[in-house]
Amino acid sequence: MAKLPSGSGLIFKVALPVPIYRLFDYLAPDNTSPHSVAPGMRLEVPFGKGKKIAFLVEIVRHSDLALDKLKPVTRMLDTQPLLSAKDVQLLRWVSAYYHHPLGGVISAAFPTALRLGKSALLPTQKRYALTEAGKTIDSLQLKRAPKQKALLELLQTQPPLSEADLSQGCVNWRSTIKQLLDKQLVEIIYADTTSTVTRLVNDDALPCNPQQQAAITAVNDSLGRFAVFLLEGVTGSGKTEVYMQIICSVLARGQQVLVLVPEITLTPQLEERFRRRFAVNIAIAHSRLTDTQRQTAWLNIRQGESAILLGTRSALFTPFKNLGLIILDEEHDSSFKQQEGFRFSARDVAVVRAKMLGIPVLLGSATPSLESLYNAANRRYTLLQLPERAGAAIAPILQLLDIRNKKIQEGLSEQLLAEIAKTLAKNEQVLLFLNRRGFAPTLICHSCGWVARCPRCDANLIIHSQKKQLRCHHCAREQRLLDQCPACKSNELTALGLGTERVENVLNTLFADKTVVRLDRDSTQRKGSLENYLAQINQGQVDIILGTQMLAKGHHFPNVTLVAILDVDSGLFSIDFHAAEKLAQMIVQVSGRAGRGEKSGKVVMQTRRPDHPLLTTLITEGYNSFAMTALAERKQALLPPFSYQALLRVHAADEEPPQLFLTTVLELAQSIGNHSVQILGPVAAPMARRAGFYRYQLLFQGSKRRELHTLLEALMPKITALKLAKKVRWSLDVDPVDLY
DNA sequence: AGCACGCCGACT
DNA sequence: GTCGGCGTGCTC
Repeated sequence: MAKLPSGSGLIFKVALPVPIYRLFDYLAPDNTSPHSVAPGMRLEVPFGKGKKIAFLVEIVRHSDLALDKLKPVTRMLDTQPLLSAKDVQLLRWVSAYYHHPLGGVISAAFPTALRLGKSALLPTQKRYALTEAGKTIDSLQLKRAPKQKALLELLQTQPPLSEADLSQGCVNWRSTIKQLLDKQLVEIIYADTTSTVTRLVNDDALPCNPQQQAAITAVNDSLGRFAVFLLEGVTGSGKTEVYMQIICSVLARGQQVLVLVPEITLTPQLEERFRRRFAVNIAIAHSRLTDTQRQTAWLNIRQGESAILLGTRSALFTPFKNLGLIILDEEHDSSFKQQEGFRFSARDVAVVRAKMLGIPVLLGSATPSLESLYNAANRRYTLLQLPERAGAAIAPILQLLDIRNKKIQEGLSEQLLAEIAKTLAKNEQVLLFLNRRGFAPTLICHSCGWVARCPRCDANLIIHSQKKQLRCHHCAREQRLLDQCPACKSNELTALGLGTERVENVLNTLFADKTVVRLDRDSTQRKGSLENYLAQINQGQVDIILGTQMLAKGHHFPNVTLVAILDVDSGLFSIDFHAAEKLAQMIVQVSGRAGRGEKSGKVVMQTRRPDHPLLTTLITEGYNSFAMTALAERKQALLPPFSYQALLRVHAADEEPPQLFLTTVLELAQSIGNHSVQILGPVAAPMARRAGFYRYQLLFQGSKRRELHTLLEALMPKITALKLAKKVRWSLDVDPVDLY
């Protein structure tokens, strides 16, 4: 008879950061009381050969495995759970919905150091305070030591300051404070986690128009219960002011706010406005911070030290002490969908999180996604509209420029050149948008027709003339620019098509006395260079701004009065059904850059399809009419949001295994048999070869979300068990936003 | 994901 | 005769 295991008799079900879809059972440490442990704690367990950091998910009394098969937990790492029960519930829901292993999902919620098992204590709250002598001394006694005098005066007007506070306000404060310490005018105090008293500064709240006020009231009235609001407001309609006044109400209730933005580059301007407005700690979370910075933000939010968390997609899972509102700005932006690994939608999960917590979510956009507009039409979301531009700003005029049979110089028609000249003559700025970087997208031999192709992708190499390179935009391929055709040895190689570099060159020639700035991934690679350019633009040192997609997002150029989209047609023809929506959003977003000040703006779109219904509807009737038309088309074709999709992608170095894998999966799915779910494929991915891999996909589509997920739930374990599954790289993308 | 076990080719 | 290739299977 085997000896009964000693200890508490409790079993821990834990999630491990491995790609395995199940939990593992361990024996709880001896003398574990059920009241001293809780899901959300980290612990160390023996796993295989080594040890791993695991996350406690469930505490139970029985295991399906024999007790002597279970290993004991090595040690507990936390005395308090780092995640609340609600957090764990959310992560479990996310794991099930996206069919991603729970350990991986939980890992994504933790900063690196905590994931690896480091201590979860904030660095000691060391603060500098005045001694009694320091409080009573006349600072003039230090007039021969001006730095000490200044610092002393600072402390006389402020509560005790932390090192972070001092670093913000002064340079080289360490030696100065040391002298004050020596004089016993200042002492160090170790404060407990002193919850900062929320001192709200709302004096500079801007006056609101009735629509803004209605939006603020609607959200304020629903604080403390679940509701989703879609705030639709064009650029300049004062969305941020609405956000800030609602945030103010949430803070006044003693609750925290999570603000998500799609891009890192959008955090500084919002952070700046928040800091000017709210005297609370604001935490920032995005991928360009150091691990330490991210961990500090994470812990500050968890402990309630910070009241606002401003971050990108990955900040969504941060545990809050008392979350009262989630704001997700630019909700239509596809960066809210993670595109690799754990493919979750921050927008959709934000709604689920809010529902679990019983709090409102505010989704904001000038160009809401079709899904959200559909939800608003269904009354699942409350639509709040801000139809006017706040203040004196005037909406721009949109205009199609038919360039069929027109003389074109490097992508610029004569009419457009005239518009540019006219605008520059008024000392106003011009913004040109071309969503293709590099010099030209094709290098072709005029003599024999040879085209420079990427050897590892189904794509052409792009000419980058400044670096004298040919580059593939889909893999890391880079080679020297050729001057002789490798096929026929002629010197007739020609650049075909248009990229930002090429347009920059022609602008520099045609407007030689003007300053042109090109903003694309290549010109802004150096850290801080984008900020530099933006500053130059806003100081009026730049006349013409030329750039790619990155111009469409958030940046304000008050003196720009002419915006031109050089090639709007390239977005009109795509196999992905999301393309029309994305193009319309892009057009409206780029338009939003024009005429923000008191000057009216003009948006010119060069097209060879001036009758295209997408363009005409958008221009004559506006984004919402376009959206209703597009939704009607989706309904007709039973595409999302009128159906639900999941895309199984697979790639491998050889061509056959992916096909064989998907054929097998198809058979498995058919054997499960659920006729309400259509399965389309297997088919080659739109770019069948990329970075040397052959790519194939299988699309699942169902009219009922529940049916689709029932099938996927049954299917996933069978896929995982396939031997073939280990020979290929595969992933499931639930609610895919791009089908590439 | 790691890591070991296991069964077939070129080396001291 | 052995070292080591990566296919296969397992981890509470």
